[in-house]
Amino acid sequence: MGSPEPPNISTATSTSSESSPVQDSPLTSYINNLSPIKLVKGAHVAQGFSGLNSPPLVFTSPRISSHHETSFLKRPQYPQLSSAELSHNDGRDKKSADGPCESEKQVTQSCRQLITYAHKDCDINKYAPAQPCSSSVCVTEYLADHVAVDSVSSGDSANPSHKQSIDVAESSLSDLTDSKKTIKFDHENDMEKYEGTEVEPPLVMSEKAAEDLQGKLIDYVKPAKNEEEQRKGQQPMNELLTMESDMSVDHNFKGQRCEDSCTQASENQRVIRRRCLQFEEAPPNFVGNSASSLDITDKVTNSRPPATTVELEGLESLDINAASSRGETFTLSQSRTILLPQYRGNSPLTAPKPSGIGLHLNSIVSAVPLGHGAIADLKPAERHMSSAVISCHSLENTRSCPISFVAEDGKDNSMSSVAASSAPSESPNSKEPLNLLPVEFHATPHDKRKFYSEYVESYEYCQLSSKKKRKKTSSPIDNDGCKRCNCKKTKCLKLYCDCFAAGIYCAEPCACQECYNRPEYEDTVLEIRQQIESRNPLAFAPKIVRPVPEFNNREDGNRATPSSGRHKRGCNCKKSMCLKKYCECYQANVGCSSGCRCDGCKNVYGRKEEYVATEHVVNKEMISDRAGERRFEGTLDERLEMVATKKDFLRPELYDLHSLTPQTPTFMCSEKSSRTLGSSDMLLQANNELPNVGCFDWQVDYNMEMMDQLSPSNNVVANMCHQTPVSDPPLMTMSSSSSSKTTDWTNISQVQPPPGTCYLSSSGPLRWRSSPITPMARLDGMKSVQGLDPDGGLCDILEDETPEILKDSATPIKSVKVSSPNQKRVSPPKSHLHELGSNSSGGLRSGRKFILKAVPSFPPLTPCIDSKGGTNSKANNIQDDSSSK
DNA sequence: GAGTTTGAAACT
DNA sequence: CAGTTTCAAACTC
Repeated sequence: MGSPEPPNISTATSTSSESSPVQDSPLTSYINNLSPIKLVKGAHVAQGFSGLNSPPLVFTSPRISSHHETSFLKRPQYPQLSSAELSHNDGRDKKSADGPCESEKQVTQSCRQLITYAHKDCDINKYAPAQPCSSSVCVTEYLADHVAVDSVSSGDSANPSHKQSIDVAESSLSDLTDSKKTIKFDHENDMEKYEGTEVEPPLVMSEKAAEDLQGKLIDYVKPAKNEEEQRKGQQPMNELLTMESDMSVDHNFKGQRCEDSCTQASENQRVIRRRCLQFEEAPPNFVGNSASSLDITDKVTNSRPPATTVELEGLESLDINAASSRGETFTLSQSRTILLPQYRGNSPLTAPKPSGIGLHLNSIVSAVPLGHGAIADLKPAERHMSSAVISCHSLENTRSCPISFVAEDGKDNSMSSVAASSAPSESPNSKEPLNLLPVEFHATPHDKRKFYSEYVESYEYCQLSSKKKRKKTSSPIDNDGCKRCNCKKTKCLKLYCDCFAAGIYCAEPCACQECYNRPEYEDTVLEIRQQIESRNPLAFAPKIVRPVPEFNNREDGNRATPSSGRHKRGCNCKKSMCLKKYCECYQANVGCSSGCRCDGCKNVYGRKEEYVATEHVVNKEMISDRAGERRFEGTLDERLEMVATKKDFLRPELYDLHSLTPQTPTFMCSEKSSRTLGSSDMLLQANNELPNVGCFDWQVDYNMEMMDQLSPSNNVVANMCHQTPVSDPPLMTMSSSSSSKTTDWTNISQVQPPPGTCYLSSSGPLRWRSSPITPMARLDGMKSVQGLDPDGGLCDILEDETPEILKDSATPIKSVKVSSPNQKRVSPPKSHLHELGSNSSGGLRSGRKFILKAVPSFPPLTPCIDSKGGTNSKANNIQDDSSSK
């Protein structure tokens, strides 16, 4: 392996040059430059994220190739933001770091002032190209922005700037002149000064916004405010400067003064980009508006996730800006659902959910729960920490984390509330914790390295002064929850490396040797990553579909819910009996599934046999019924009650969740007890089907996200679903205990969001790939069709998906089908059937009726499947392997 | 801390 | 696709 790497490295360098061109390309420069302006506002909001951004994420994993393009777009932005954040972080955390940063900031600020004022007098033309944006659209945006600014403050301004950047790329100079005029008019009232220059208006806006923001921010966090202000000055200025430089416009004014800042800015951008490796390569092309918009979104999300949510909306729709007030909640929801996917780069369009980090988290995630205890256990503040860590280190990509932060930073608690349960409390805390988090350090140091190698290094390594110390501390998992690697031969460029596999850069804690998994070698990392992905598209996908480690940890530390999570590919343990961390399933706190090839599985979280059996049982339940219900009823009832209490939770979602969750047993139990069964049955069926398929995993993730978005309650529901490990006696005990712990669960559920989101994000690539169609969408459609019953929604969902799959898979297993058409695909059932026979007593009965209904009306769904990737669990596994090979 | 065991990843 | 080798983590002493 080593041999390839060096070449890779060389290639990487070459690639870096290539990538750099992309970055450097006028378009990119424009975009970058433009975005910054808007960022100014965003910066305010975003501060909280600095931590998030800071993480050295390399490649989030936008797994799917299709997304790459989007990812590219995103990247550039992201880097910018990150850079800004970095500067912030540095400034905060360490004065030493501040030295450089502050100097930059000061320079940038001075430059900005120069720009604002000097430009007026001097060359408007300069900016014309630079802020070309000034297309009519831009003007409108500005107007909207002003309004928004007035009402909302900073956030709005940022948006406009983004658009401007975009517009700039697109718009021609001629347009600029016109736009300038229009802009002038808009801003004349306040901006008469700046009339001459296009640039000025935005700058002014930023300033105003900054002021407004400051006023608001003061309420929130003074320090943050300061940082934001600095950012504003820096980023915008930097960008502008870079713009100018690129444009070869008059540097004279700023030039000398700003040159440094400019260079730094460009460097910062690069640095940020590196972080963004996640998304793989920088997008070669930014041509399209959409692309630009995406970029903007990415930038927003990435750099300043917090505020950005609002801004992001704005990006998507100008109107949003005007509606700034509305926003937070709304924005949050959207930002999550929409933005995340986008910036992930997987597929801005397709995947409702980003793949991202979560996937990579696999190792990390798993590690976290075990080592640190489940995130769920953590309290809100802690959650932040954990989530932040995750996000920072590996998951930055994942929107979830950023989102929460956004809420915090953002503006208001409302955001937090909206975002995730975790978010709310976090907002204030998030920043601090983040700073504390080593993760941040990792990220920042990396980024800065290039620019401030000295500073950065000292900074990074200072914290981590002794990599080895941390390295091998007790566990590879850092305090952060991030996993550390100790690679010696692979240079951290193979999947052997947990960091690399997780899509993150190695950090100080890592004890790796000759590590190339660092921002400096971003290109190399990307190349290798691509190579690996070319072999196995899912190589960086989360191994565990749905990480429920939290639950596990929570309860007994032992198994909590085998069903909740599943290892995508399954383990192959021969000697460890899946009772040691050698087993990836066990390590991830998930039970073994039919996909596992383990011998003598005794996985505490769920035995493969049990899993299979449960599947069969579910099927049988559908057919027969009874036994199991009573057992579960108690717990289920309680759970149901809990759910009921949280009516916020949408049933369709629940259903989705159920359907999604591979762990049918849990569903069955809960659902049976509570309600009718139809829906439950439907779900059960879906579940049954799912287990085999890798697809279900995605669905689960998706559901998780849905849950998170919707409300904590959702999480609870999901948890409930996941919790029950039906088959295993211990599981049963778990369930019972869990029922008593309903509150705990709720807490857990709340906690989960962050991690869950991460997961989701991580899984995203897969998800969207297999099933861009989110159950939700389906549900929606179904609902509309069927009507009220969530169950019906489920059925619909099933139908939608299943038709093809069901047909395919279903046919073989008709016998089973009766109970659940879905099973079609599951080969495992065969063996299960036997087991089921024995276990059948436990089978859930309710399912049957519903099933019948569902079945007739609807063809069996194939869980996941969406089309391609989803197909079957087997398919997934095979695909991974085959594809890899 | 060194050495062994283990299973995934990579290779053939 | 199966078998082998390589690798790093997990584990033991």
